[in-house]
Amino acid sequence: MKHWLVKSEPDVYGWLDLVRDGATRWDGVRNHMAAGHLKAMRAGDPVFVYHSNAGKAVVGVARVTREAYPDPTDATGKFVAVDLEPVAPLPAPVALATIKVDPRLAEMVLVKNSRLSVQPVTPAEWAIIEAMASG
DNA sequence: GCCAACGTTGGC
DNA sequence: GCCAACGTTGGC
Repeated sequence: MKHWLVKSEPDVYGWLDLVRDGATRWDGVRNHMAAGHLKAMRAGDPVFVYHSNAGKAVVGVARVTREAYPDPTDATGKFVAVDLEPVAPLPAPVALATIKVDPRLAEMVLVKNSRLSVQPVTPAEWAIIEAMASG
């Protein structure tokens, strides 16, 4: 089982929207590296939901419910989408600023390649962030 | 609002 | 196939 992180702008589609909807199609990804990560997702994989721009924090955990399939919003047929459902909000959001100052998280993709919208998260990184969220 | 980083596009 | 120009993302 692999761990992941997806980014979204809370003003556009945030954690609360996912909770309200109960499930969503994660589409619109138009970056090949990010698309590669979407294709590597397996049903049941846990996914951190990160709020970019307004927010800048990891706010919740979701789960992959449907593996990669052609993104209906992509006319070229090159890109894929997955389906996600919310699992639980983090007990407390973990801010990007908090992540950046922790030397154990210096290698996180979120820190090193902040523009990548779908990222792998190592088991160690996942555990550290969950611990931070629990205080 | 600015701008650095990055990916993509298009001329050659 | 290279690379300059451009657009977009996202932190600050």
